[in-house]
Amino acid sequence: MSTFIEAPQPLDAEYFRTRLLGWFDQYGRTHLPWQQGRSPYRVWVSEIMLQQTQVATVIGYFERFMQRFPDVAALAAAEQDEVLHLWTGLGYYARARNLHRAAKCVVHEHNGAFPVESVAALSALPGIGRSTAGAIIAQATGKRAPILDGNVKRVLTRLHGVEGWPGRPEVERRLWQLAEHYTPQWRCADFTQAMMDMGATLCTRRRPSCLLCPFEADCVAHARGEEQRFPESKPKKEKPVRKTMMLMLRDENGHVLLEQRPSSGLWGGLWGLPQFDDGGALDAWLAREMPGSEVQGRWSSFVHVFTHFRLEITPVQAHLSRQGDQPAASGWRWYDPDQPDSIGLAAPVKALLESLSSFTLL
DNA sequence: GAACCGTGGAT
DNA sequence: TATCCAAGGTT
Repeated sequence: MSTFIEAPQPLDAEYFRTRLLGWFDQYGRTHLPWQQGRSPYRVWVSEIMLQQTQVATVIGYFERFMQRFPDVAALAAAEQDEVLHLWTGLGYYARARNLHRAAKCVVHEHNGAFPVESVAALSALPGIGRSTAGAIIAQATGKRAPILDGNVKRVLTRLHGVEGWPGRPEVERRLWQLAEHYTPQWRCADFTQAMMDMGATLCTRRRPSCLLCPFEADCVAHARGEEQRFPESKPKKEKPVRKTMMLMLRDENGHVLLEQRPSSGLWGGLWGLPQFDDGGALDAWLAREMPGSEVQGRWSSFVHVFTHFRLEITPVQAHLSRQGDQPAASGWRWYDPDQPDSIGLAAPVKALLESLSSFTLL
């Protein structure tokens, strides 16, 4: 079935820009770390970190990242493992892997210069889509480029009363159309920043500050008293439950065996506890790879909720009397719980290892 | 299209 | 406490 989508009537573009920039000059954010010493590199890294991630969370990661990788050459020359280590806790680790790949591409295919001439050229780099490309161009060069992130979607859907979940292609198409309509030739960096600032500080998801909004008199949602209805939320779906065991294999020093995870998929490229989906596989693996190991017991299971599924994790504790340094193969490491930040660990794994340490002290 | 990919904050 | 969701992109 097809749902009728109300065609929004745009405001006069010049009117909109003037009022928005007037608001920005008084209330806009100008002291964010990536707004200082602006460069395509700094803007790029910030935009990737900010994907689906709040500003307050990003700031610390951004500072540490810039300290370690001041320019694209430094990033391109790094090992992926170190890039992922700096990304630990931010989530969506494909962003870090793509960032690293893109840095190498800029250095080796673009002679070290970011292809900021066009959205198409930027979008060809891994991890950069249409909106992020627009944001980088606008913020780093000031040239005209529309963006359509969550903030802009919220502002535009409310202002025009755009019905339907913005993830639907026809709705998204309409929103891009509106973004194109309003985006100016001049002061484009300020304009795009102003749209995001409006969405982040005034036109918030809940309890928007309509009385302070320069478009209070123009907003369709506000006129109807239906601000909270826009944008429409994504249709809900049941989350499947996956069950797994995580092996905590310790040697005589209390060190824990870690395995480097596959380079794609959940926590791709990070270090984690060896996972087994059934007990038979666990027993067979221990007998084959870790002769002399002894299973000591299971901890109580806990559930970790992800965006698309629930993961029921059963920690299994085992002990190994080590002879030599096995396993010596790459992709395996012994982790010292007394050096917790020496390696990139996913949050639930890190929490598990921390609880292991406190358990031992008792 | 729809599934996949994380974490922490807000309510 | 459980749920929603935030400066999205890739497969």
